[in-house]
Amino acid sequence: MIVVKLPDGDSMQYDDSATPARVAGDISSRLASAAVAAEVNGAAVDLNVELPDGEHDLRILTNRDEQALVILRHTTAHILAQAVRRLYGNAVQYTIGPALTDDFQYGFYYDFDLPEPISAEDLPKIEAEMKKIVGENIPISRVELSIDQARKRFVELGQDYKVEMIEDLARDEGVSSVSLYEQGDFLDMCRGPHLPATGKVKAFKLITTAGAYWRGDENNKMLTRIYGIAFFEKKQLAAHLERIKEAKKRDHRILGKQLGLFIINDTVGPGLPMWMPKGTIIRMELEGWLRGELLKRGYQAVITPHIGKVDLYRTSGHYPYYEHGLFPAMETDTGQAYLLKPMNCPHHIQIYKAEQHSYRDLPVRLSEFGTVYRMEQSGELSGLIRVRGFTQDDAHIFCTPEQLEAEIESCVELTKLVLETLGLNDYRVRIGLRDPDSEKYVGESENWDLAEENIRNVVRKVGMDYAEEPGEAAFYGPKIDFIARDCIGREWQLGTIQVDYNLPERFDLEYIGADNTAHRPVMIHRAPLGSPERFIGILIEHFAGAFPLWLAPVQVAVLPVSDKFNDYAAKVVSAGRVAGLRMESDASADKIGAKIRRAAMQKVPYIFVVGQREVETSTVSVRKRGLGEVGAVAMTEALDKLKAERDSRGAEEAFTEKSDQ
RNA sequence: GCCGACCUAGCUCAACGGUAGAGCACAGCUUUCGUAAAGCUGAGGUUCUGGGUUCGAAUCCCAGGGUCGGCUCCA
Repeated sequence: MIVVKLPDGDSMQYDDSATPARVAGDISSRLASAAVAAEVNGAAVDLNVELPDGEHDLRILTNRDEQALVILRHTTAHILAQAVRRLYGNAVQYTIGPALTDDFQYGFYYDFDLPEPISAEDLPKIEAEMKKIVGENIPISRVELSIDQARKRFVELGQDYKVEMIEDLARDEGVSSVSLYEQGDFLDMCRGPHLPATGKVKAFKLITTAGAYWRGDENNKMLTRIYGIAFFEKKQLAAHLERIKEAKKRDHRILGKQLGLFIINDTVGPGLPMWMPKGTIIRMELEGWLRGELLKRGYQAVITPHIGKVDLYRTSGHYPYYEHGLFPAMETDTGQAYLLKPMNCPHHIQIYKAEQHSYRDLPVRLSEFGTVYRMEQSGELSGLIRVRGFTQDDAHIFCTPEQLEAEIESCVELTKLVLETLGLNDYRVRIGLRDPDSEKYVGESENWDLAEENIRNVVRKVGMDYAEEPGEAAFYGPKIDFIARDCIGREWQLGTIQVDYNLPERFDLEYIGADNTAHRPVMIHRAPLGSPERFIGILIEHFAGAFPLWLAPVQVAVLPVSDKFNDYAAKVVSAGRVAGLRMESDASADKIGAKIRRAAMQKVPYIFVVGQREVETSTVSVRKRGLGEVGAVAMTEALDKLKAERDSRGAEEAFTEKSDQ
């Protein structure tokens, strides 16, 4: 006897046999046709799985369920593999093809080892074959086979990667059987569940091809990955594609060019951004604000050179471990070798070491906007977000072990202040721990345990959501990272707080304690922005180029209606500049509509239109970005209101009412 | 670094084996204008670089550089 309990509390009984599909049909024919899969006792299963005797909680999944979308995409990935197999023959090796749940652009992929290279041009052909498979409405059935039987099937099919996976499953996880899914002429090993037939797939698109190493290991063969997306309805697919198109308009590389913020060119070199006047304003505003916040928190500014002797980095441990990530050493004619600095810490450590420190002096907090250089792999570079020369809003805190947690907490507070002030609320917090199996970390295990404990204590106290990730630590210590997404959903580390017991050891740092003996300080490396370059890259996308008043390169565009009012416009501009506002007038021969359009496209927050009326009344006609025409306001009043908005750094806004004209 | 695509005027793009072109931007002139594009004229090119194939190459082939999407990496 099979008893099925439904989410609404009802239950149904079956004497002979029951599948979720049958249950759905018994409830209503509409549910039966909308059914995608089922959840039995909390686990997703196929619709046509036979329910064993006993009582079961059962929920029919329809296209409204989040899990159902994953199943749909997974099935679409199988259809992709089947299509590729049909088109490119038996020599095609299909490897893995998962659904993606939290990817911004893609919904699934499948990795192939193909007899001939393919590119995006081949995708329409593959899509057409997939549509054929959907049209055939092939039933999808699950079979459970022993390891030996499954292995035999895939050996017969010549699927070496599947055979390897089966052997690994048997060896590493001790499984005795695996589930296979069959749809017509295609067989795959898969946990499932899947849709009951290929005809259920209605709206999908292949998006791009890419290379991907087998099992993510660069020593392995590179496979061909095909990315795609699938939805239950064509409308959702169209909306998704439109959303991606819109998101790409925010791309900081495109906006950076349109708004004249920065350039990266081949003449200076890849990954070496140059800030144009307008971008420099944004950077200086951010840095100036941060300097003020550091002063409030007892930091001291220092300045250090961009290079240092190789031996400095031997002591720190950067060299030779990270030699591949450094620009090559520069030899001088005296036989000394220098490196462009990949980090500021060894220099700051020298400043700490230059003087003797009492426990009474600690914490010592040394800060510097220090530019560092790292030889990132060519394929990694990406606008301002991944570069070879970049600045860190760096500081190193030298403190006693007792002071450590309070200092970490203060760094967390500052980082959160930075993100909140800029409205960057869509970030996650990651605690990067060492990977116990890796050799790349320096220092004693006890120190690592201690540092990891300090970090956990602080995040628990602060009450942040966070995820621990082994293998994400710096080589000298564990860290708290604040991670944001770019316009196409890629994650990037911004602020970072790193606890380090190891470099003080390596550099033999000391302070004199109350007991009049030498003690070892602990170090914190921290950067609330991470790097102004990357941070501004993310900010450009966050604001879609429409910066808040305090950061906007041009805060007000003063637009004379015609040449006759150029003098008055110039007067307004100079009054604004006296008030410390960044104002520019447009004395071109264009009509007012064209001037407004130009200023609007540059995302200037405020436009002052001036003509005969304004000259006569000493006013400006205010137009606000995103709002439109506000109306005539006395010039001095307009400037005062703007100053208040600027000084509030986004907390307050001037001119919130649109004029009724 | 690896896989694939791409690289043409300052920018965005067209021409796809037969005289390199458009729009925007820029310069000059005309217009003096009221809330998202006035008109005319002009200037602007080593078609990424180097080799090759061809009567002829922006276009086809090879090598290098760069960019983009992934993968790997990211102190």
